[in-house]
Amino acid sequence: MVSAAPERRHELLATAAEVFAAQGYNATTVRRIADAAGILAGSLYYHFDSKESMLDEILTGFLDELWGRYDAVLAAGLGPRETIEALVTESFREIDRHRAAVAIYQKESRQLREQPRFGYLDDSQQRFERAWLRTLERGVAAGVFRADLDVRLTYRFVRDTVWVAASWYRPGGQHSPEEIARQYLSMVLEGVALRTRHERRDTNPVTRTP
Amino acid sequence: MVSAAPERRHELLATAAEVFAAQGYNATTVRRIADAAGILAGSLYYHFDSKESMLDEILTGFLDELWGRYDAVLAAGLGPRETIEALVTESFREIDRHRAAVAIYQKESRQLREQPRFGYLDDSQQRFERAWLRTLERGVAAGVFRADLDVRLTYRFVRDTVWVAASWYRPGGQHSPEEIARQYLSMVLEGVALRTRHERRDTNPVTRTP
DNA sequence: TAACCTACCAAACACTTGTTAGGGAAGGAG
DNA sequence: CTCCTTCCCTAACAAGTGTTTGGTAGGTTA
Repeated sequence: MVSAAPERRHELLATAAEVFAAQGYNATTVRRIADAAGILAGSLYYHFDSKESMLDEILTGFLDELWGRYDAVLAAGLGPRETIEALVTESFREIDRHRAAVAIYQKESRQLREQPRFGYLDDSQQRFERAWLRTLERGVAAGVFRADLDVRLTYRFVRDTVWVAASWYRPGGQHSPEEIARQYLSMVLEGVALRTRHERRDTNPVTRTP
Repeated sequence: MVSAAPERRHELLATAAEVFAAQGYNATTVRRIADAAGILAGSLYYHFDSKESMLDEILTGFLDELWGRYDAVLAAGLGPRETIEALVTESFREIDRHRAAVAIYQKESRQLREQPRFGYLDDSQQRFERAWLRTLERGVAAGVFRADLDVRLTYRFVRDTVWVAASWYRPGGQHSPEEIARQYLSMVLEGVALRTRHERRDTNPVTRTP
């Protein structure tokens, strides 16, 4: 294993992520990854010291980038509705960029979480939950979101609707990430039922808690 | 392997489903299943002829029951909105009853679909998609659902939001399946954004295509 | 030229995997 | 009692698993 020459590492990680996402982590053999990369299984161990560390590197790379964008949104001081819109849009952009990593995270994180090595998945999920819950509660208090819904249920609802998209989304499809985000947000916020009369909606909260 | 005495089979399938759901199918060893059942690995092969056939039986059992309920709903001649509501409610009831099987289906069906043995997963998914798409289009034509949304995107949206609930739902929690279905439907249909003024909504479509 | 580094191969290692074969204990049926 | 069925155990098998070790072709540096 070597630390320099990060380009080849990156290539191999990309193909590994692709195979992991398609077959599942446990069902993927290192020989299968090596095949996809055009080398032999043992050669992978020149670059990485275990199959698990490949997975680790894929997930941390994804989460680091995601949190970079999330933190920027959360620090921007937007209103609740705008924060949700920005978070969802960033999420779909992340699915567009790191589809394989997102699919792996979606599929394996629940089991990996129990291993100490992947404890950061738990931390990330809790930060994630706090950020969303706080935003939703802020929106309820400001009168932007409905108060008659279980906030935690709403959180899971919004979170899941966003991330499961990684299971069917294919980059280069007919809809851009931004367009998908727009339609998803429209469904989540306004609902799929038709309004009897089109209604004005102000983006500024009616009341504001300081 | 024996065909009679279906009670023990059923017990073993239930524990197998639980382990499959928790660890993933490929990551689950037959020894792990046997441990959970309190017997040894080889003894499982008195009841079943392979690990794969256990999975098969779990999934077909789940799908058969699900389609029994779905067909009843689809044959009831309900309006589009009521059909969606009934389908979603039945889905959450199914998650309540067969949580493990649903979780397995959710996690493994995409990979299993490619094997000929599990081709029925494809058929089921296509029936599923047709039923939902038809109902949504019927609703759009009747003026019950919004016409400005991509119907296929809406379908995936509704489908995913329902079934991913299997990944966090635990029977005996504080919300009943019906209550979760009610809140989910409220979010999907009306949206999480607050209406500026509460609006009357008639359950009967404004216009009706015969 | 000589020494060195990078990226790989070839071959094996210890271990786990799903599965099978043969046997045996318990209990009901005749 | 004997026979038979049910349900499980013991012990092993072959194939596949992640990983290691030693070697080597080709380029770069001195």
